[in-house]
Amino acid sequence: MKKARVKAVPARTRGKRGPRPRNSVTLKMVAREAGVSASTASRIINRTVNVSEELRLAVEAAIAKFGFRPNAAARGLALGKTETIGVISQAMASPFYGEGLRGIESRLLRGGYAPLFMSGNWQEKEEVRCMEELITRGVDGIIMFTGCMNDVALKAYARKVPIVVTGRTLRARRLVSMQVDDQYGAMLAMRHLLDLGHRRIAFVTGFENHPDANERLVGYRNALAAAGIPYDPRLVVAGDFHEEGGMQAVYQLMDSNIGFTAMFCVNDETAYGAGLALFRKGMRVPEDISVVGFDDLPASTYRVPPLTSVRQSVQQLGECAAEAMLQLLAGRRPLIVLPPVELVVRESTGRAAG
Amino acid sequence: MKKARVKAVPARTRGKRGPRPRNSVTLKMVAREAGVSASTASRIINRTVNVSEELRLAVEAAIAKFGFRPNAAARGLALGKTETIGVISQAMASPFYGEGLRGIESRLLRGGYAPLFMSGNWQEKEEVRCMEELITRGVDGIIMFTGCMNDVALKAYARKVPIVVTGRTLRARRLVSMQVDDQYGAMLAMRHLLDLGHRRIAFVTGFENHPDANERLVGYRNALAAAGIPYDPRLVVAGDFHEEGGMQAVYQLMDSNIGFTAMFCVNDETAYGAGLALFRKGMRVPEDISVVGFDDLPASTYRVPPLTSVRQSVQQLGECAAEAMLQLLAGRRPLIVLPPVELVVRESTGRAAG
DNA sequence: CTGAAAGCGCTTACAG
DNA sequence: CTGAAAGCGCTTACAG
Repeated sequence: MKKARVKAVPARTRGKRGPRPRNSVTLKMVAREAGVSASTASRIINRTVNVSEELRLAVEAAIAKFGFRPNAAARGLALGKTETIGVISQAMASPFYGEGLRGIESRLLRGGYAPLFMSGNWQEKEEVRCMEELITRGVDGIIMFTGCMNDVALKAYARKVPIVVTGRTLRARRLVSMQVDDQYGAMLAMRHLLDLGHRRIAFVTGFENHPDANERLVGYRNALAAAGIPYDPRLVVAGDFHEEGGMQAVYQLMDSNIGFTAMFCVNDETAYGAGLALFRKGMRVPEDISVVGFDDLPASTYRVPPLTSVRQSVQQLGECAAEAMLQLLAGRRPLIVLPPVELVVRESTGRAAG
Repeated sequence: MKKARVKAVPARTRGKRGPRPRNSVTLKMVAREAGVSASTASRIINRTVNVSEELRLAVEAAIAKFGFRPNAAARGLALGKTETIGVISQAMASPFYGEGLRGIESRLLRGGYAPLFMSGNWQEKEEVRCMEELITRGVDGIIMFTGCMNDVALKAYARKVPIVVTGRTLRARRLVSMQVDDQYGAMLAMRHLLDLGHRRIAFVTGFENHPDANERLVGYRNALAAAGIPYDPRLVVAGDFHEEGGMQAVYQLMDSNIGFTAMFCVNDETAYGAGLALFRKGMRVPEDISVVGFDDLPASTYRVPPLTSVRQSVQQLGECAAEAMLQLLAGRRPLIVLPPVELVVRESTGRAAG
């Protein structure tokens, strides 16, 4: 009945028909060496069942002898999953994202998954390209480490693959979102400035309509209101989350001759740019103008002068996102609490000059 | 003869025995829809052969209709390659590596490969872990974006998988190395300082025995020699490639009371730290001390004051590394020329005070 | 040009 | 506890 199968004979020593040759050690070879079947070897490797101690030892010896590593593609095909998580960020080169990716990587690896990073470069179209590419590659889930893709599209993708997204709040099946408390962070920054006697405080925002920027602006306004200081829209200028935006903002502020003694920047990078522009204009920080950032990037500690900033541990945010993904994949509804934001006071802020 | 095969009947509508169900669209479904065999559909998709226009259209329509994406694991298994390249760097969060990874990513993606990033965190042991993990995942090649693993180990890995490594020079089969001209870069930096009248120039190095640091030190010494200035070992202090090392170096230099009017730092991050330490000590840059870095990270433009640095486009270095890998995989011996290093003069350097 | 079949290397339901 | 067999979804040598 089984006569057509001559597998026992060294089947592909000379290429029958089949495929191109491989060089790697296979499970079957290991099994043969250990004197067990491939099934058993597989089960031992995956700790999928209890076997007698001697078999386990034999298999382990064979594995060591051949330096066997299970073929990931074959496992992926058989199991229907790749143990790989796609991670979309905006720019790996940015200090902000770099920190976060590091957190994601370390948590994922500990959980037995590997991250597949791609960057969207702040463009919705690119993000879509990343999504498609990652899904095609068969990732088991996707972490979107902030992004500009619209909520609807994101929810649609969540139907194909589990998603965790940071920087926005969104509810959907197989989708978990997490957002740091931007408003509260902004309040902390403003309260600090207010306590130092500042009354004319500028705010440099990010791209318009970016959720983080919006939230921080709300915090800015609320703090002002709480202090009984009228909101002056001329003190709010647009930036771009980067140094360049911070520089331009300062120039615009100084050119339009609105008095101000402090500035709260939507993020640290913006504050760096503002710092340079202030320097060029001959203003001293903090003697003439106090500056506060947001994110507390590692580099902020080494700025001249060191930057006061609202700390949100981007690395921890990354870890939390990865943790959420792991739970999602395990079929649990993730319950993640983000570490609270806090203010780190350094030397870029001082008492109001005026 | 073939009676045991009842494939024509909807084989797995109710789970026979076999595996867990899948939901995705398969090639076979597409083929059936288009009225061709899976073989033909495969060939059309992979442009592996010419087929009649109508069949192509039919298949394309079916693909579009079902939203078919080839299963990456299955392709990988059949083809014996994953179209994924492992990338080992030291720390994604670092601005230096971030830049480079970005270059790698963009070039690889254009070439049809996706990068799988891992970071070694400056530890040989971790790098080995990354290597193992990547090989296990079946990457088609590995780019080591500088690393501390010893040459011998690296060569050994090159026998299992094609490797391109930056930051050192090494010859082996299936291994290509590329190194920027550190000596020349250091010469440029020193010549600039020398031209400004500096005679007492400190050098802050990196980890001891790191190839980049060594090369730059050689450049430093050669430049001194060429200018007829005796080498003073007390002016050379150890750093760690990070801000902290730069700070400590300045403290050490000032405490030991060796006179100096300029410092050349092994990289920009070191220069940032030095800048802060100088600030704390009440020294002005460049009025009292001139500072030059190496790498010209994007952030250097926005330092206060903007940093003079030796520019090596890390992003381009990344692109070159990826390009080399692509050629290696195509079976060609890569011939890559790195963009030359150049000095970017900004405001952290000025005429010697003394 | 096109299809049937074998094979990639693993996992697991089934049957001892 | 263990093995034989089927199946994951694709590619390609072989044979028209």
